[in-house]
Amino acid sequence: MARHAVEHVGIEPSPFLRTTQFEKRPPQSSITLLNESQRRQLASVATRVTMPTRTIVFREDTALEWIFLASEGVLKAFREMPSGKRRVAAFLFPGDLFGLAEDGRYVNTVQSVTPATVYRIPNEALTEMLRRDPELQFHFLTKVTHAVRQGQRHGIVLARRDAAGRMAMFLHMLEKDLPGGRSGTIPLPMSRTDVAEYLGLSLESVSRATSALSRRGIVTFQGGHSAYVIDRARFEKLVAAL
Amino acid sequence: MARHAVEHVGIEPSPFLRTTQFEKRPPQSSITLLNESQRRQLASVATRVTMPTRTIVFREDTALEWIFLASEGVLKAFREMPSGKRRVAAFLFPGDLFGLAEDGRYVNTVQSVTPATVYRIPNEALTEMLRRDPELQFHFLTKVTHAVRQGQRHGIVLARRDAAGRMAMFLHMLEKDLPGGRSGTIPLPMSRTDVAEYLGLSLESVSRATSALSRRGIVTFQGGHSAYVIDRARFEKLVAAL
DNA sequence: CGGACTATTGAGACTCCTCAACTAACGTGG
DNA sequence: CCACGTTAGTTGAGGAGTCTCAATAGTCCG
Repeated sequence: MARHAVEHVGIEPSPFLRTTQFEKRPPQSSITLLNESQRRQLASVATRVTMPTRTIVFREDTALEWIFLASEGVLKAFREMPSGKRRVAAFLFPGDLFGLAEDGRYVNTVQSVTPATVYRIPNEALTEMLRRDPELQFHFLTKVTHAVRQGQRHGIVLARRDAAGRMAMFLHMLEKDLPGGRSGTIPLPMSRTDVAEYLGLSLESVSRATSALSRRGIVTFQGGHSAYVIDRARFEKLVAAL
Repeated sequence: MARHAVEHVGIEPSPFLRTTQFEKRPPQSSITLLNESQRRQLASVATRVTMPTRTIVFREDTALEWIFLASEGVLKAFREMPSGKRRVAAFLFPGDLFGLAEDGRYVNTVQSVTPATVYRIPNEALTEMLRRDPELQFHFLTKVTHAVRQGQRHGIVLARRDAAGRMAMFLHMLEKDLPGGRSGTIPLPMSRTDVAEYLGLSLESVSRATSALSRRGIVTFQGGHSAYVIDRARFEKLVAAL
């Protein structure tokens, strides 16, 4: 992993380990947080790492060394296919866990798509900590469960035939996952190519899809990195039109 | 849930909780098992339920009540789309965990596609047990992690354009997941419709894909519920041709 | 102010989906 | 045991949509 601005700091109290709860419906928000002791515990083994855009955190098939927790910025997890094409498996946002390996090897390559900050935790230390602290482990279990559902939603998007519908569903997911984008404005931190690789489309099809959404007066795109839903009703209808 | 042949029994010692290990590469197989104490513990709260084909275990959007562990047979987890189409998110095989909910509601409907036996565990009891036994919880964490990867592989399959290639990848996955199918014979317990809904294809396209694989001398299908790879080299090439 | 990269737009080829008819397999009841 | 009806699966023809190739426009950074 490229070394960038490595600093040891405490784990911030706020949405560090934010997850959708897995068993009961929470009263207001679906946020669970670590307690003070757990934050201290994690902070004692975690390293906060800041990196610029396009930094590779780890490559697929390399040996597992660290587990990561995204803190700021956006990253992508992707695989290179034999033909040279890339498939983006997921975008990673603050609070997302990544680096879970299979048989000691990472399965995806992870790269930042914006300047990003992550917590880097040695695998052994984390594993041991999880075995000692069931409550902490439960947070991780909840996080991974959330990843399963995200993967299933991704599958539903991929199964759609029309590019505009896939794009709309993607925007819909971003809108819900990124708390930053209130009031109808949806940030699109990643490139069109990234979106294409996530949606299983060609770059050109993504471009045509955005044009179509724009032309039909459903969504406008400003500067290519943010979207605004004009016609909410038709937008929702398109999202649900599978 | 439909009541069928409910019986309380001990958890069998063998491949009840079989998972791919998450951190280190195991020496021979990638199997981890529960110890005696954990089996006893689980058995004290789990109910073994046997059901015929086409039994619905739970429906999407209903309240979470139990968590399940597949023991025998095959089931499918799917969602009904607004248009009435179905998307199969996953097939569930012995050892698979299912029923993890979101905000207290199941996200998929689960239905048996063969006669099946599952372990049914009350959610509260399981949660409490996991909080008390980190080792047991770690098994579950490993299982859910495995589900994440399966979902990502599913996504890669869905992103393919050619039906024959998707079918080949599906057979490849089944071959690796189902230990029953040695010596090149791959069992296909589910219907063509189920396969279509899993692969994001129409039933007709699946049928044409099997015909094509058969005609090209790569795979033969016997009776519709088992496949045999004739030309392994071309089969692998097709699988990797993404 | 270049220059390279990213994104948009157009035209033709390819693949799958839909609709439809037909065949095969299965289970039920007489 | 057989006839029947229902369900599952196969095959064909036309239409919808995306992919590829290619050229153009826009954007960001040095």
